[in-house]
Amino acid sequence: MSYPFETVEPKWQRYWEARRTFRTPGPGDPDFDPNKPKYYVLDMFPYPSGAGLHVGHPEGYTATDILARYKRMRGYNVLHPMGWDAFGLPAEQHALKTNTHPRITTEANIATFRRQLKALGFSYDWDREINTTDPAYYRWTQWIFLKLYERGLAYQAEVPVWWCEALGTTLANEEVIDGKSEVGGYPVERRPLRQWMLKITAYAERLLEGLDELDWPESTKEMQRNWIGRSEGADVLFDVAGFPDEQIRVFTTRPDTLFGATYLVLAPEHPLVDTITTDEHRPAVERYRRATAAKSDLERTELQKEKTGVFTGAYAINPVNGEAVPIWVADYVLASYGTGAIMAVPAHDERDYAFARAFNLPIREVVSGGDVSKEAYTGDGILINSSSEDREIPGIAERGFSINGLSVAEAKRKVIAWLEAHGRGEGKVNYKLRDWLFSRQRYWGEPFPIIYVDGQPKPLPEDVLPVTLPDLAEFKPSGTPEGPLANATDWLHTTDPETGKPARRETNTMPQWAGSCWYYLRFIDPHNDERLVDPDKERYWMPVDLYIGGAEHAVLHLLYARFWHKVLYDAGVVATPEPFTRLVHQGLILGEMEYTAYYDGDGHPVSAAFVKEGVHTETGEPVTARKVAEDEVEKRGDGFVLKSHPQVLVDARSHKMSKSRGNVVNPDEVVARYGADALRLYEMFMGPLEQVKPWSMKGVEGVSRFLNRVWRLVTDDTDGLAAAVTDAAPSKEQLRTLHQTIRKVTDDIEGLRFNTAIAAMMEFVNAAMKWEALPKAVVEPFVLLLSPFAPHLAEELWQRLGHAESLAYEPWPAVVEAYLEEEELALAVQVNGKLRATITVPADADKEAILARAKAEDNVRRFLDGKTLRREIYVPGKIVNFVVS
RNA sequence: GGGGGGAUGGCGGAAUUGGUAGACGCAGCGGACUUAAAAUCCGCUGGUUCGCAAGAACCGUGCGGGUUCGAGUCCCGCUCUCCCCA
Repeated sequence: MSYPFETVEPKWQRYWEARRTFRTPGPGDPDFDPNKPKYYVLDMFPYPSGAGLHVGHPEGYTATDILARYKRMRGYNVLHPMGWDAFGLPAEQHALKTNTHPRITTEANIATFRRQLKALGFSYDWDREINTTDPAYYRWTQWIFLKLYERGLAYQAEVPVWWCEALGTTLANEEVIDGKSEVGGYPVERRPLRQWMLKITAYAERLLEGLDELDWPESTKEMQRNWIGRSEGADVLFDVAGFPDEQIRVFTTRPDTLFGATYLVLAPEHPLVDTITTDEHRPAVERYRRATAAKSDLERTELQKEKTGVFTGAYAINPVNGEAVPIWVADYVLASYGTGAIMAVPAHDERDYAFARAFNLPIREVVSGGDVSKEAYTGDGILINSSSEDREIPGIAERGFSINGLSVAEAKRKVIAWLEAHGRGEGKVNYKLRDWLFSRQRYWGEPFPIIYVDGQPKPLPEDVLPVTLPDLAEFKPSGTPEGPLANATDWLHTTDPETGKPARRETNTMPQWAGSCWYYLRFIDPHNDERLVDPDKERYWMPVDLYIGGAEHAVLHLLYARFWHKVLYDAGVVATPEPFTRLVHQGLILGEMEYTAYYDGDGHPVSAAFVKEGVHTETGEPVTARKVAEDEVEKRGDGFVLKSHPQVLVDARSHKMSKSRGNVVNPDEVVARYGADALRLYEMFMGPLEQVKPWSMKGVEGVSRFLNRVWRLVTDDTDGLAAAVTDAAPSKEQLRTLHQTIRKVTDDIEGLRFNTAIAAMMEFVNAAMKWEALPKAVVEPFVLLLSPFAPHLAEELWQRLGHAESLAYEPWPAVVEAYLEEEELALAVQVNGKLRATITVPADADKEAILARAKAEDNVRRFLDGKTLRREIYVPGKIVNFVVS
């Protein structure tokens, strides 16, 4: 008889729900116990897509659920909530196609997700469920925006967006593919639009420093550091020949190379371009600027192999030597980075070098050590060709200066000092991090708490929040760069609550990231309509002790959330400077392993070694891929080959799950076939939590067999217990096995090594199956160990073992060291580091006895006889090694 | 190009500080039960060689070196691969 999950699992889900087993009292609740330690374990809440839950979701969710259940049993107050990040583009795109209100789509999707999550038996406190699209929630998102605005951290700027004339709407980056709209393939262009920006750059330094204390994956911290992109250098001011009122400010990380600057480059959007371009060059510059407008930043900088640019006809004056250098316009310089202008030092910068070569501009070596006739030299060295001490620099200094002979670091310091002394620049720290573009021309997002009175933006007072979304009859674009909210005439035109003047509402909405920036705070106090979060509750529960979610959020979500948290910290709303103490990313789950063979046009098999991107690497002919069954291939050397054509390699790998590939595993089907406990257990048994790993339905069967064995171990065919389960006293061996398991499972849960914890429980069951009697004193602790992993099965067994209450708050089994002691010890015996025998000795045997026993072993003596014994090594409890010659 | 992972049987993986490589599971093979199948239970299962057998030897953690009594683990140099950034 096997574990009847189809009746047991719903039974316990109903039980937990009816008894509110996982309701978590907090400060202020009558049944709250402030003497218990707290543990806040958080999942990245999902976007409820129409596709329903993916097997990737329960991976992290099971891990956190195991921790939550374990910590409860260890006597912690555990906060373990779930909610919905429900604003976003897909629901709006669906609305455009079907004219269904996004709220309806969203509610239906949430209902599916909630049903699916509940069917997996997660111990969430569902009383704390939140939804970012609920006005009672986004009221506080708007409130935080007002705090940002008050603190000067929200401002408006002209920023280019993708505008599609044919669709009459702006598009998000992901809606633009190869310079065309994803929908319809219409042309798009970059067009400046007035938008809200958040000044995250003001927090760049603190966001960088804060990383050091966090228990996060080093790779994620490094990504955030790179994203912030701190660089030290200098701002340098160049005069423009013939324009005494104009100066060009450039940022450089290499002020030491200033004498090697042979031209300047302005971004095409730079405001000075119009002013300084000569009439002769104006038509070419205008043409160039129009061409640039169609390109994304990525195309301008990364994808572009050929450097492009045009000369303006104007010259700048290098402040350190008075030289006139030509000013060019080129799109490899971005208006948004630094000052939108650079000094080009082709001898010591790769991109400048490529540009100078393409346009035949001079290359002047100023740092020795490389060969600048071949390539740019970016390494350290001694400064050369860098002196103006023999002459006057008109308008700047009577005498120039020299940095010849200095190292790069010394030269940097001296140049910065000179620039500062002569008012031509200063040392500066620059960040790659840009301010956060915080508005979208969309309907399904948080409205801004902003109105325009006499054309000027004005924040609404807190007491009129939330500004709710109007109901629209249809979700068509407005036909202008404004979003669909511009169509909601009744909503759009309002009055200023302070002055009674007519006002117009902001038609932008906030981006999807907004709601997820602070949701972990709302879980602490989800129904508070006076405050975002009660300070006592916040101080008790924060920070989040463990946060598990995908690595795809390593930068944006986690950086934005940290930014808001620091702002709220400064505003006195929260008491901790960082929100997430410990962060773990679950690894991607790939589809089942697939074998793919390739065939040419004539149907002959082609070895995978000759196939790249669907094309034969030698003939250039396209090949067709065909899936082959596992029994048609075999391992040969490093790869797999077709059994029928052993010289033909096939691709053997798992692919990311995708609809188009048809390898998506639906958790509902797994639950229907094997039960929720089996799904949970399998997802944890696959391998280390953080690792990428392929799905295997056979593996699910394996863990399901294990659960069935546990079931048969404890129960009989009726609704009672197996005959072997008794009240008898356990044997020494049984206690040792149990306590070894307790120790292993406890340590492994603490270290998030769920795969090896499960292996240990499997070993326990393998041993227990052989025992004639199974004392309750042994089986009950085991059921408790299993309960965080397979809670439904464990609750059912616990009940059958005679307990009236849920095991959710039973104390976690404790290891008794005395039970772990072995009477005998197995030792490996090596001769010259090679294993020759294993011996069994009494646990209390001394070194001499052990060495004598080891030498007595036949197979050891064979290797010692006739040799000189040089050394005897004994590592207690582990190994004996005789070194002979 | 830069940064960060990773590479262990047919497959997923284990080996917590340098100490018996391959735990646990899958797949495979053999057996028991069964009219039969499924389920279940028992046994074997890295490779090669020797041996009737018990057993033994050699090789083996991507490749090449090194340190050490002893290296999957530490050091140096490579190859391949995944992720992120550019």
